Amino acid sequence: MHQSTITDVAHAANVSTATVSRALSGTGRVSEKTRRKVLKVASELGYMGNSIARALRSKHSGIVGMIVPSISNPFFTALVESVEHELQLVGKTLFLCDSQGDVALEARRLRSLQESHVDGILISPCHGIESVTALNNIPKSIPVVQLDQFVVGTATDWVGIDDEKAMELVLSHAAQQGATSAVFVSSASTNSSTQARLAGFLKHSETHGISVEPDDIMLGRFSVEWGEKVGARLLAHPKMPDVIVCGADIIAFGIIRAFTAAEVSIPGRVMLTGFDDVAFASIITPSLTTVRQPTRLLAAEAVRLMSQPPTEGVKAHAKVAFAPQLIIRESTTRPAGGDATRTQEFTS
Amino acid sequence: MHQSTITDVAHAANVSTATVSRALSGTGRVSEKTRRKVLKVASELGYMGNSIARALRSKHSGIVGMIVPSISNPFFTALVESVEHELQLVGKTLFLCDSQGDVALEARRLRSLQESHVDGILISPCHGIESVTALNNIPKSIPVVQLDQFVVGTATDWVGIDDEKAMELVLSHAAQQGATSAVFVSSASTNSSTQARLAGFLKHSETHGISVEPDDIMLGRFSVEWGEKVGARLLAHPKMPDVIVCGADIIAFGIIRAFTAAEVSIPGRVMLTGFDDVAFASIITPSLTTVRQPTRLLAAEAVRLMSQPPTEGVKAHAKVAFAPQLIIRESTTRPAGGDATRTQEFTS
DNA sequence: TGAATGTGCGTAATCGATTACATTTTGTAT
DNA sequence: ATACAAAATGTAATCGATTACGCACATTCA
Repeated sequence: MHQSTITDVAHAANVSTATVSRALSGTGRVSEKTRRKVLKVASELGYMGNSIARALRSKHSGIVGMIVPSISNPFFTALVESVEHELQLVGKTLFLCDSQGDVALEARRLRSLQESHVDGILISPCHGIESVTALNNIPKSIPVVQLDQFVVGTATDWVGIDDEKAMELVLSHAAQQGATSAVFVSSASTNSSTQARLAGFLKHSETHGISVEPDDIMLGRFSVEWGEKVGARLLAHPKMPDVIVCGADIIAFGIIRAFTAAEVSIPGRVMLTGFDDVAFASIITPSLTTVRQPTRLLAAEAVRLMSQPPTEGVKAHAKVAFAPQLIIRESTTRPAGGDATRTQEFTS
Repeated sequence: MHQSTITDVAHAANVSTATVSRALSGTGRVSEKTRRKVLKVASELGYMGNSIARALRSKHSGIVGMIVPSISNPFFTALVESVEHELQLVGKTLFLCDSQGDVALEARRLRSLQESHVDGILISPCHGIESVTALNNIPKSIPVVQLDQFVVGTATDWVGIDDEKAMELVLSHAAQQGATSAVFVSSASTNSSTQARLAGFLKHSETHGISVEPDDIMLGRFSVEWGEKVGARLLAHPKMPDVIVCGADIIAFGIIRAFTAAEVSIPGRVMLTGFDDVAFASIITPSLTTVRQPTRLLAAEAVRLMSQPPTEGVKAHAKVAFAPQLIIRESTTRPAGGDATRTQEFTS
């Protein structure tokens, strides 16, 4: 009682396998009568294609691989959902891989995607430098788009946001709220997002006359735990900055947790900003001022780039940066009384 | 400059493809000398297997499909991570699918997994009743394990937690904290988890002398939005219960958001409990008393069951329920002064 | 020395589809 | 009715691996 194959259908319908294939896939010429017969027989036999065999012969699997550093970071979850939605529109399937922020695992995932002959790869590389080897090992025959993160020294398309502009929005808002000193908390600077955001932070804090000490750049990991650790460190420190600028919402969550436990008020004692605008940013107390990434747009563009026919010879690789959006919430606004959930939005 | 195949390697090494296959896979007999030569040539050519061809011939892909209702529900994200970890230990790869809580999409995913000839399927069915057809359509040749959710009328293994016991823990704790009235908020009762939790809620609220009105069962969806809606409804209601028992943390988050906006104190005015113990439950203010699901254990057991050799003939299907654990936090404990982050744990 | 046993390796079938090419059937124009 | 084009279908090669089978050769033991 095995799964029936195209041969079984061909026998039962008294035609050749070629005709069955044509009838089922809609390619090639088949008479209406035969088509109906084949369809009927196929459904009677409960025929269900074998995508492995199809992929082997036809050279494309209809599957797109996506590698992200951490599926439990809600920013990536949202990105994945957007990508999945876009892929559905073009009839492709998503194969999601978590590299757990580990370059070696990332390389293994990449290799396995190549062995699976996926039709394309979307990747948020986990390391701005060490990921370069794995990325450059991918044959040019398979389209690759880097998403969010970017690795220098690679020749692929990239889609992300304008991190410097984002920091300009954050710091100009902070300055407006009266900040004159700031600290920056993010992942290790081996991460391209952190690099760009840090550069923007330094540039625009200067522009707005906000002081930053060398010790005020605290780089660790994109995790709640790192935020909590930094929070504890800041609490132990004699002088508190006016604003804590984070490279990711989940880091800011850790800081909120530490400060709430110590009953230090945000934004009363210090203002706080995040990055990504994940769902919880609006739920947490205080609700978090943050930079929203347009995941829908990022995903749509990445899928579009990936679906483009590979150009011959040398290719100019697209670098598409979308405009970020500042979402102002409680963590940077003194409670002026009234509705605590009101949100102002500000587009660059 | 195409990817080199096993034939290329065979030519270059002056042996047959059979020998190359044996040398690379380590199966069959090959002399040490030949093996070394093949390995050398293969690496020189940058040979990289074709898992599609391998899967077609050998009948197993090394891939396990997993279908969850929503990848953005952090409970499922955690479950997925645990499963991925377990699969890695047995050398299998995870193919993750999101059914978006949609039975039709779930059925499509299931079908596509079958066409891909995955080695096994792990599924949290999105609908306690309507998912039955899709599940029963899976040929018995492919091992299926239901995780967390369960569909009546299906013949597969199941791994989850003891929901009734969980509700006993919640209500006994609530009673201890002085609750005499309660409401229950969860997804539609077409969901098996909700059904079991509701049954446990009704049974144990009675046991502990906690009153429940018919209107006090509020079933909608597993989402923050639903929680927020219920929160608004409760706020508009004349009389507030002593405790709000939620079937999922994310619902409780919505309620917290609504109550925080209205400046109604939790647990001052009303106590609140969640379910799942997602990461954010300990970060939110007030931190959330909830039931922890042992995702590691669930995942390990599910993978174990799925890897078992299919038994001949009629099979007794395993139903494994793990013990839940009550995590007591601020949302059910009056601030007795002192450390707000202290967490008591209580195992059944 | 000859039989028995084991090792190393090659030949070719096979998995289930797609598809180039050949062949038959049908339709149309003369 | 004949010829020729177009449409429908069949034959068989093919994708890239795995693997059953068999042959040649080496080793061992009586």
